[in-house]
Amino acid sequence: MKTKAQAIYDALAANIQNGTYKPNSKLPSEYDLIEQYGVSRGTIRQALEMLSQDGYIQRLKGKGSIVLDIRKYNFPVTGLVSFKEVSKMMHGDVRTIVNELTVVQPDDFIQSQLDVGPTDDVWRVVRTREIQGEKIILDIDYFDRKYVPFLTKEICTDSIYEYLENELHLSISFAKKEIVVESATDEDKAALDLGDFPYVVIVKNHVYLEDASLFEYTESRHRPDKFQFVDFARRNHLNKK
Amino acid sequence: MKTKAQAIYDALAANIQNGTYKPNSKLPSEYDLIEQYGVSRGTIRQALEMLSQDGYIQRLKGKGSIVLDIRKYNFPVTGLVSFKEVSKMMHGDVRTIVNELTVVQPDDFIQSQLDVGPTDDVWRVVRTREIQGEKIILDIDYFDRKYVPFLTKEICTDSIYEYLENELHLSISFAKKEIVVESATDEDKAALDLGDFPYVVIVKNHVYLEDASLFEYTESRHRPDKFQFVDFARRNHLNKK
DNA sequence: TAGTGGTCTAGACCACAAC
DNA sequence: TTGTGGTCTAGACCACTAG
Repeated sequence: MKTKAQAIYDALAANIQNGTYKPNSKLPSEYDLIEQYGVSRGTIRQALEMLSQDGYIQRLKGKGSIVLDIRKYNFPVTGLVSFKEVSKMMHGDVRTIVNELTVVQPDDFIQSQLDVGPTDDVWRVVRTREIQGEKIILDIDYFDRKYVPFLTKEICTDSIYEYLENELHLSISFAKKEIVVESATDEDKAALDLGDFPYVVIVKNHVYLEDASLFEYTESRHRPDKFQFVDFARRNHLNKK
Repeated sequence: MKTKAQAIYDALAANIQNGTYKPNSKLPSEYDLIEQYGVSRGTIRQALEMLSQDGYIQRLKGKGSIVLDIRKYNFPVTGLVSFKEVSKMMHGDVRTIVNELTVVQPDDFIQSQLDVGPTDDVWRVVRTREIQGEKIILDIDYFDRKYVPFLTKEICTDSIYEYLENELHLSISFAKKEIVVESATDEDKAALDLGDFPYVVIVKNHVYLEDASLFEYTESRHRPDKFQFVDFARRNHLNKK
């Protein structure tokens, strides 16, 4: 069951995306929205706060909420999005090839990244992402088997995240994300169409569940010329010192 | 004047950072905090929500708020942070060299990026960032002169953002951020100690003020081996479709 | 002055976790 | 059963914007 605030968020976001509310125009005032949706002010404000966080609107004291031009950043790879979710937004054919699907004993590096012991079982999943016929991305995932007991090649070809959320009902909550550039390994060179690029751009993720337990470490290794990361950032409590 | 919620956020964040509240332990419950700070539940919840957004805590229904291990991601370059703010967190000497400070008529590219006409004045600021004796980052900034009428070499050497916020009282609010890899230009090669790297990692930013007006376009061009971007991301309304 | 969003309060009911 | 966070309500006062 969706909350009232979430339903209002969805309705307003849809109206911004389909052009009912145009960029640089104003949203109805909070008191207008209260009448329109028949809820209290707190509920309206919760929905508006979510829209603000996601870059849909800017709220101005004394004036109102104005609609931002969301088309200007049309590929938000921000936050936690699976490759399937991203590829749906892209046109052009994308294909996933599963190179490896094994249960391994973690080496020292994986033990430290995934916070497991040497005798714990860990899934290692290696997948190549092919975009318009070129092998562009090499995804290497490690899952703590304590949380993901079972995996198949079919699941990995489709979408692991969809399986985890819809079948296992794991609730993915947050991640620590790091982007660096490193020399391509032999594995990169073998699996990707790197051409002359001696480097790969790596997005490293530590992914946590709702109860703050670490369940996945993943490296997404990209051919540099095709790499793009887009983000919407608000100046927040942290950088305000 | 700080709000009550912001003051409580600051106090709790400080206590998490100095170890009074340890990672994986629980914060006092909302009702405890109500008594402790003598405020209403809404105010406490606003502070806890900010802590959650910034990766300090994870809130669990029926249990409480547990403290996350913030040391695990000790260099959050997330959001909107100036080079001076970042370099303060780093040890090791950092130095800024101002290569260029001019008012220019924007070319087509800058006109489109900064949303100005061909006759509008635009500041062009080019700065090299030297870290431990090596020229690692080339920052190229364009400011709409409508918002920034006056700039000096001293301001650019110190911190433009500090000047904008403290002297001009401009309120920087949000940015659209993009990270890509491109071939190094002649300007990159001349200004940076690139060694054999034929590429640079570029962080492109469109920066907006509180009233949603675009006032700055900036490119931060990094030597690949020294580039690092760290982020804390929550799975949010957007990626939940 | 009227309208807007920002902050804060007090109270209610719910779902979930732990005992 | 008790305590926790999640949602929602109704009302108040404030600061800022605009006419």
